[in-house]
Order: sequence, then structure tokens, then C-alpha cells
Amino acid sequence: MAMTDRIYAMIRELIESEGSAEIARNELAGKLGCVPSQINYVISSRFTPEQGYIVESRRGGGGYIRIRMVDGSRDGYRMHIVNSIGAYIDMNSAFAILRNLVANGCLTEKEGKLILAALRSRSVASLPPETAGAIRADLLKNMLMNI
Amino acid sequence: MAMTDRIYAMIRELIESEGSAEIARNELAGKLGCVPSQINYVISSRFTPEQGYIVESRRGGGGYIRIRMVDGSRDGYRMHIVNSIGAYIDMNSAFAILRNLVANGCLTEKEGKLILAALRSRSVASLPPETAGAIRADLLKNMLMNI
DNA sequence: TCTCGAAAGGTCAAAGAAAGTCAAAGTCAA
DNA sequence: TTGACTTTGACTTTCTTTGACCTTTCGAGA
Repeated sequence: MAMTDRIYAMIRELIESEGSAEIARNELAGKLGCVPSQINYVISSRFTPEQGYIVESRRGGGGYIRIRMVDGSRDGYRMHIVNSIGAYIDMNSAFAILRNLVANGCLTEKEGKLILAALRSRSVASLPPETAGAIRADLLKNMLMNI
Repeated sequence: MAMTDRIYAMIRELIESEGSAEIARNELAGKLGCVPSQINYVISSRFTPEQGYIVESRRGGGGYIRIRMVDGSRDGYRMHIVNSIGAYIDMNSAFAILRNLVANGCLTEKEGKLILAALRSRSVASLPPETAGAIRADLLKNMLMNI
């Protein structure tokens, strides 16, 4: 079993027993016998928002990394939608998705408007189309994931 | 838990139970077992006006530090905040603003999380810092105005 | 009243403690 | 042999802790 898998297993176990994993990076690295930055590698490859995780951290004395799972069980449909969004998305598709989620009761009207306001921002629209599309897709996924 | 967090918790507790915290710096430092200036560090990093606090103090015999929370009045306050956001904003400030708006009841927790999710998106964070800051500021303003 | 000294609090910069980033090098299966 | 995934480690950034020195207030005497 690769180190990577052991780190993953360790964190998963914490999440399962504790609801979330709060680790001290250096300490965990020491315990598992790997270099600290490998913890970051595992987090950024396996605990991404796309996979339903939220990661928070703080540096300095008493620093930590906290990993939680968003409560996806209640809203499987929304997850499904999120997974169907590709790397880019245009305004029309985004609008359709949001309207659909609101119609299905997965989002309140207010939440829909809030998300739309972000996607429509001039600062995003004024970027090169490809960048804008990528940012839109990412924003949409992140917001739907974190609600 | 870092000393910093204990100091913060102590002061927050006072504010919550008393409405405001009035402390004697040296005394508190002694009680918590830290150096007095660390109290100042906590105040200047976590009880800033940006985060909705007002701090007053007096030196000399019988000196004190008093910390209160301002309570903005809903919509007007939200707009005031929107107007105070410049062309650029970093994550920490944005986070502080949101936390404050939520604490004041100007935003629900869910709305706060939604906005935060957008600002935190990897696609934004990975842009050149200046561009990211500008986009963040724009997103934040748009969302707060459209809610 | 004026002056002085003790009692607070304020500032700042250096040192310390974590976490983050990135790119080079290694591994392994298709 | 190539491409995706791992492992490492040097370097960066952020946050915390500490301590030396500064400024403001207050009250006691002269």
C-alpha cells in the first residue's frame, strides 16, 4: 500500500469516527513517516470540493488542517448536478441549471439569485471567454457544493 | 489550542455574557499565563473594526481595555459594507466581512457559506493575486447587492 | 499648583512554529 | 517508452510568541 493510501485511510477514518478530521500536518507526517508536504498532496488529490470535502487550515503556532465532508446525503440530486458540470460552462447553461435546481426545491429562490449574481459579475464576464467559462464552472460547483 | 485562541475565547465569552468585555491587560495576561502584549496581538488581529468591534482603552493606574461589538442595522449596514469594499479584497478581509454580516443577522449562515464558497474557489485563488483580489471584490459586491 | 514616580497600556521587531508551493526525481503499469 | 501518479525537499508565507522599550495617567508630596 502506497504511503498516499495510508494517509488517505487515516484521514478517512478520522472523518468517519469524528465527523471531521483535524490534524496537525507535521505531527501526522511524523506519525506516518512521510514528508509533511505529502499530506498536502493527498489532500489536494483526494479531498477536493468535487469529491465533497471542505478543507480549512491555519499556519503558525497551533496550526492545523481541518477536513470535513459536506453533508451530501440529503441532497444527492444536487451532487449529481455538480458532477455533471464540466470544466467550462456558459451563462445560459448555468442559468438553466439554477432554474432547475430552484424548481426542484434544491435551492431557495434567494440562493439561486445569489449564485446568479456571482456568475454574472462583470469581472468574470470581462475575462477571456475560456477563462470566464472555467471560472463560472468552478464557482458554480463550489457554491452548490458548499451550500 | 494556541494561546491566541484561548485569549480570543475568553474575550468573546465576556462579550457574550456581559455585552462587552472590560479587561485589565496585565491581570488577564497573568491569569492566562501569557505575556501582556499578546493580548494586544489578539485584539489587533481578531477584534478589529473591520470585524465589527470597537476597542477603547486607558493607561495608567486603573487602566483598562474595553471591547464592544457594533451592531449594524441590517440593510443599511450591509450597503455600507458593500460601499466600503474597494477594488480589491483579500480572503481574510472578505471572510471577516462575511462573518460579521452573519453575526449581525444581515446574512443567514447559509448565505454566508454560499458566498464564501464562491470567493474561495480554486479558479479564483489560482489567478494572479491582483486579478484574484479584483474578482473577489467584484463577486462579493455583486452578491451582497443582489441578495 | 507642580513635579515626579509608579502603574498601566502601546509598539515594534526578532525569533519560532506551522502550513503551503513547486518542481525535480522516482515508480509503475499499459 | 510514455504518462500518470508518488515521493522528496528546498524555499515561501502566514500566524504566534516574546521581550525590550515607549507613552499616558494618576496620585502623592513639595
